[in-house]
Amino acid sequence: MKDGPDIARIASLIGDPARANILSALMGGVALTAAELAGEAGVTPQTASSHLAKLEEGGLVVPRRQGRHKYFALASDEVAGLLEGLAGLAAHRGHTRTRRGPRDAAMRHARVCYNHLAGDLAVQMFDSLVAEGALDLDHGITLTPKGEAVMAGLGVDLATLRAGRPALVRECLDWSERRSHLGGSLGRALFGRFLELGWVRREEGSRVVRFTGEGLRRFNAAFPRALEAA
Amino acid sequence: MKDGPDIARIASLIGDPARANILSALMGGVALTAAELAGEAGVTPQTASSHLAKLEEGGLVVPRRQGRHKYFALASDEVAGLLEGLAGLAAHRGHTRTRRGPRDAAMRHARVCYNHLAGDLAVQMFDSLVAEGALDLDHGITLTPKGEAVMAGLGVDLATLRAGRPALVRECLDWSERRSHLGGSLGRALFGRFLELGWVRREEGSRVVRFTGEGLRRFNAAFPRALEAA
DNA sequence: TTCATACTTCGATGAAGGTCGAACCATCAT
DNA sequence: ATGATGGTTCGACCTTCATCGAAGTATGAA
Repeated sequence: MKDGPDIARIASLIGDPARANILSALMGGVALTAAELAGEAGVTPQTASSHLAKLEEGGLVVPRRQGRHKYFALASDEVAGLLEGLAGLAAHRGHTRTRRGPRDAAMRHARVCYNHLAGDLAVQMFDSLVAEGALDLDHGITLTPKGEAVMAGLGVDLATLRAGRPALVRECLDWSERRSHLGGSLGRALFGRFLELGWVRREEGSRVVRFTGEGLRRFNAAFPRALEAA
Repeated sequence: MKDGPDIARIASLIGDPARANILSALMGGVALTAAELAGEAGVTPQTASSHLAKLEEGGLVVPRRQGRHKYFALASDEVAGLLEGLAGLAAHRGHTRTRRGPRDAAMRHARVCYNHLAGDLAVQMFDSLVAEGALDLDHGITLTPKGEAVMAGLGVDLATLRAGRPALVRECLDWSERRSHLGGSLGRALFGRFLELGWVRREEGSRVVRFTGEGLRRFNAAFPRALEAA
């Protein structure tokens, strides 16, 4: 009865409300200090410290010391993807427990998934890249030469990206759209570029991403929404 | 701090060892009775009953009465996918906690993921279908006319499949290969066909799928392993 | 050094929940 | 009907673990 890997261990890690809040906060993509996370989770610093130690031990978050601060971030894209999946199931059979306010609609439209863009617009971008042949899905998922040109046009420096170890491109599943969007280091770089270009602004203390009017126009021009297959 | 859906709720459902064992057993794809699941989980029928009620309430499993028996199955492909994701993370940073025996190798090669084929060979099949144009990944994932011909050739009855509501094709992520393979009702139908054709046999009380010699030969002929992109 | 801040460790408290024995309901067989 | 089997409900026990107060360590500032 104890076949595969120990899924109960990590599931129980996420199963505590305080830890779930911590992880949700880290889904914002920015590294946060232990004290900040304590605030997010609504517990005292001692308790948060204990939780963070467990999350670290479990491989869900990674610490980074800086001076007398200790910053935490999600350990990997896979952790982020798993949390998205959980959110999807919870939302799906939510019994309308989570009343969907305006914040919720904004989240579905565009939000940050750990370090890249997610939501309706992210799916649009992914589909557009595939449709114009920038991404190749035949064996795994790879960036085509044409895709490299597209990225260069947007000002994404691929050379330094390739130096990093994490996979350049990776697909990530949306809980709202239930469709793939672009993750990996390329996804992160693109989102960073959107910020630099002023296309988007992050909403403080939330995962919501707001497009400026001009930014949305340029985004739609760069990644036109493809026609749905009949 | 309480933005999205309540992920802690379902995570804690999976977080209990007994419930995790139950869910793992159901990953085999066959519906099991409450008593059988109690055995799998290593608890008495009373406790299993309590656990199953919680899992049902949480939307992770669905019951089906038959006479005085009550059969349980996973609620959806998404639940199966989530469990696979958890297994992936647990295996990934397993600290070699799970010593990988011969059983493990077989699981990586071919296993059943709720109701369809997963593992190395499943990824091979998925890639092959994409490469020969049977599946189209441009907008979402769809079966092309060519793909319909392929399925007909294998003896899969698409007409009755389309009548059912669940999505015909769906991609599912492997924890061992970390690649997409074919899920959805088509994935289930294909796996059922493999059983009918005698290509594969299920190993009792486990998720392992064993190919017969002849079955593997035919499988490789039908879904040739594509050349990896350079 | 002396103080302040960020984080951790220790210990005690308390609540949540998994577990099983026993009794209770429902279905099928005889 | 009578019994047997599968499942559930109830109640009591008991382990587990989150939580916070208080004290301890480490880093930075003055």
